[in-house]
Amino acid sequence: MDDHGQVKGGDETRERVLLAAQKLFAERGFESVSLRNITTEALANVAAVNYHFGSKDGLIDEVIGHHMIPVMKERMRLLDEAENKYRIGLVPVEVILDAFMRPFLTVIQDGGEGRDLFCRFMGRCMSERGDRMPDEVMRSAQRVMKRITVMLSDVLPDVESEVLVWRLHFCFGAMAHTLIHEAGLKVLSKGQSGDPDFETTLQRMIDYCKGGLSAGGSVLTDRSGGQGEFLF
Amino acid sequence: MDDHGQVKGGDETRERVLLAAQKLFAERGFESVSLRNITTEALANVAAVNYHFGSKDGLIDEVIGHHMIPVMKERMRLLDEAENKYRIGLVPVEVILDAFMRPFLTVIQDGGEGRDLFCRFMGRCMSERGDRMPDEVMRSAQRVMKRITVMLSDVLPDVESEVLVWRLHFCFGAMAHTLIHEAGLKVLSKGQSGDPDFETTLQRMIDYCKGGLSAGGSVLTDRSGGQGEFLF
DNA sequence: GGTTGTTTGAATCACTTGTTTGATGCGGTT
DNA sequence: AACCGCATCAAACAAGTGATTCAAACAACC
Repeated sequence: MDDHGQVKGGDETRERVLLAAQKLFAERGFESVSLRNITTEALANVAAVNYHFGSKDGLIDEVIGHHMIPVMKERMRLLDEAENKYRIGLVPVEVILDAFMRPFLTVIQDGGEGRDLFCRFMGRCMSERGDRMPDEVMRSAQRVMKRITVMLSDVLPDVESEVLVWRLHFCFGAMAHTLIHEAGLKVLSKGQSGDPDFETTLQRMIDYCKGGLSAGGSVLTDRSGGQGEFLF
Repeated sequence: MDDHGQVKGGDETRERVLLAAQKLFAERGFESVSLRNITTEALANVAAVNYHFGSKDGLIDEVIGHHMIPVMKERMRLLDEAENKYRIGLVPVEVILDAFMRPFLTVIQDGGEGRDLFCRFMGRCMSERGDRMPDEVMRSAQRVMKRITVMLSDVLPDVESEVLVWRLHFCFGAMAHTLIHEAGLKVLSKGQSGDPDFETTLQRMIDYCKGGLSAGGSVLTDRSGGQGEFLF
């Protein structure tokens, strides 16, 4: 599963286009990147996109699925791991959040720039493509979210379920925004000794989201269901 | 100030274009809306945009400034009010957050759909135009952010300053994401008795952000300055 | 009246968008 | 050899992009 050593020599072009698309989408968003931008970056012909992916939307779906599905699987795996470890009691909030966010760092094996682009791409997916994702991604995202919502409402019984859904939504916003603009932020908060690395940022985000999720809020309006229905 | 009864009869077109642009930008983002989309919606000619605003970017700047500057002023006013009220002690976190977020609801006098669009537009500004805003907006935003950062670090002395900057950034993300997708969210969390109104959502966001800002985090790496340098 | 400066409108500019075409080269099979 | 399926390419497609032109309409002033 290492993406080299094709059988029929041919479609390495496909991979180059996929990679270039991911990079440009991450940097400038889905709408702002043209097929010519992509194929130029990939040293390929414009027609290659429509040949391999049918359309620009087909390409977008492919790129999203290619990166999103492993993330969802890894989330599920980490949630399994957590529930195994804490079989006796409840899984702590920070562990659930970690299972949700860490895959951004671990699914991509490349460190440095590759991971940077990957994170920004994930942020773009969440904020620009939260709806209209490919079906398979939609389904697995649905499963993950349902599970996380249940686990969270177990450890946070004092938080009303509708409030919890909103707070989870706030977490998404914080995440998406950070993933997209982290590179820019790191430049701004230039400590002399070094920028915070991914692990530090992840930890800060988990701390923040944990605090927000379990805040001693007071707003109780009407109660209703609706858990695990939004996905990104 | 009611948008009718112009002096020189002429530039009501300008206002119509401005309004249509705001609406479409709010709904679909800055990049995805063309001048023709706007002028069609505004029942105006394409040339009107370049005549009144010089270019598409000029129009975008105008729309942003037109809505953003009053928000900044109102934020400043509310911060003044808060510092007057709490002259003896420190201004509580939730009051600072309220001063930051409430202008989204109060600056626009129209309730209902107008406010809805206004909020989404603000979200777009934060997430798609955080950089490259018009100069005047940039400056007043800088002042607001510097002030809020100082006030927050006063009430939250236990939170290291660099951590605080990151947490404030997380708050922005949560806000921006919510402003853009609130309409969609309200549909999802459909309680039988009624959707949460703006005031409820605002309160939930403040609760969440307060919890996140004042979380008992533990990550302390290197310390450095950099407060009040990012703006949206 | 005539002249001014401002605002509209249809037409057009050069350019980019996503998509399609038809020709070309290639390796593998019969 | 001829044939096939597949991948690539330059070229063109129609539609849409932001921007510009120039004539007409307009109000206001001398």
